[in-house]
Amino acid sequence: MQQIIADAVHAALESLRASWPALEPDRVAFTVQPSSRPEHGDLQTNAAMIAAAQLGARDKRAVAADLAAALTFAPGTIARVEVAGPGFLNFFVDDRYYQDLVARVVAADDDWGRLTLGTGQSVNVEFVSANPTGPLTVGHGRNAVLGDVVARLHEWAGYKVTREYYFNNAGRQMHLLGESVRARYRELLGAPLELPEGGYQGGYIADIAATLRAEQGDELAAADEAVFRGAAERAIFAQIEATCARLGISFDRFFNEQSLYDSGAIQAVLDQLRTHDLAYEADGATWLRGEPLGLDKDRVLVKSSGEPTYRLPDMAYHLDKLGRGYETVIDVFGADHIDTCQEVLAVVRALGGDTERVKVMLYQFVTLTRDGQQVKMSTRQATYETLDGLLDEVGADAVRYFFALRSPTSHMEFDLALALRQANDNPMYYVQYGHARINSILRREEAAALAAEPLDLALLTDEAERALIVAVSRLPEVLARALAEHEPHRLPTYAAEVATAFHQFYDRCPILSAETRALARARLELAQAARICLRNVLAMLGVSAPERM
RNA sequence: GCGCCUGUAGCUCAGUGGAUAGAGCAGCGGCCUUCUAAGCCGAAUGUCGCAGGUUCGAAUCCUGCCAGGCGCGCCA
Repeated sequence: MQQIIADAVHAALESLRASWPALEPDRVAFTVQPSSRPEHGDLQTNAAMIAAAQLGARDKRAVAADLAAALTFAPGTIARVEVAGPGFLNFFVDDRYYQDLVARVVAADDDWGRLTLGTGQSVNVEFVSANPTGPLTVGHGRNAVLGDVVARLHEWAGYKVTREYYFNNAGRQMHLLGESVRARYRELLGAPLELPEGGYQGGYIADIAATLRAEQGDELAAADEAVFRGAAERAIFAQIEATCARLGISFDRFFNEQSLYDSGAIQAVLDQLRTHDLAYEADGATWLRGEPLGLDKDRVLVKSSGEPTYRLPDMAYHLDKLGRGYETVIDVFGADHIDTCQEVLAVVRALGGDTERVKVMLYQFVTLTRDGQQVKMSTRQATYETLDGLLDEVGADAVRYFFALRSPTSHMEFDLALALRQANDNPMYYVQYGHARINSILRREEAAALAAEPLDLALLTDEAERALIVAVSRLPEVLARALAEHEPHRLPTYAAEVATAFHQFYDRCPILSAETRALARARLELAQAARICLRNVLAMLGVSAPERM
């Protein structure tokens, strides 16, 4: 409906060009929004006020009246248009449009909400991408959920989606990991504990060492760090994948940074940077020239040890992804990557990469609290909270719903003590309960009998019935906006809106025991549409839609 | 010091330059002989961090300031 009105307004503006020469219809950036109050109709637009400003017209209401007169709608869509307030146009949608929509939703079923705007296009979503140095933390949880929900939203919009995980199993941190495990292993053999400087202290290190001891006995007493590193990597990656699986997440591709060295891609980037005079040698290292790229300072690309910093592979990786032909490449990054991400994209752009296709989804950190006290998260000290632990406490549905619930830019708080009590507090239950309530009606024998009777949706005239249909009708536009803005939280917010409309309808409009059989039949169909809508929203979020609670 | 993010009801947070700023939770008052009360209805709750500016109109845009988070490494 939003689109129908927007198209009509565009057409009306075009038709008014003759009488208003100063008007540039394409530059009238108007919005069509749901009205905030019932007396303002179903939807409203500010188009006349924007146009009036462009025309320099003093009387905005007069412009609005002219625009309203120029609007044309197909029969059975808009019942009437009113000029109101400072120059709004309020649209009152024809009841028939909404009544018919119930049938459309039921017919669409699993496909209600699906869009076609991504048909024929592919998108790559890179997320989680934690190096295998330890179990996933609560912080990774937000990344995982945001990435997977964005991937799901793209699938619902018709895109072909690749879920990708980028990791590095080489370098200093992995070396430290190997040494940490070796130290624990030797401790098990009776040697004094000699953890390396800055080594990993989490309990999982000792667990890996204990497993090695159990499997191989004392044979590794003199083994090289690399042996322990390899074992640790395998164990930790298996755990990371298992944790993701618990969240309903799997990846299509694991991209190893090492492959960029093997293929020569990293050397190629370095060569090109030198060719463009964007790299120079100093102090035994290779530096990136910041100024021509709009960066505040120069950065090291290759350390004096000859080893590249993380930047170079990151640049090669983005060029690789862009070269694979995706229409859109999405990165899900925590707030700590903001600056480096700018550097990488600046270089990619300078080397001819089309960074317009790269969308960076930045999210702020999660503050963990327990019993009112803030919990600090660090992988190297053993003070983090694992995502597995959180899943044990509240379950996958709650983890997904909670992380998807807040805007990525919010510095959200996750209180573990609250999460434990969350059976009563979590807004997810409100939505799931709505779904379960509908199913309990549809399960009844009377419902099956009723469903066979003739359907007359024109009987749906109650305020609560109409409000529920309006809510259900909005799914496609909510999805479109969540996609455009990369804001998954719009879906839980919307789900609550639909659930509220349903609960109000349920309370006010008896279904099976309606005044007449015909009305009962019509309401049953509406309940069916509401069920489909809630189930599909929950599917977009990857949260279960229980039939009983 | 510089960059990015945030500041909205007691708490956690929505809010596309638009009309009287919303939800959940907590608290207060009602509603179960009737399809699931994990629900509904009602009342109450606000210096939209502060101060300027732009605009017909600002929680929203601009500037400055205050507070918190993150970053500014030859770590990733």
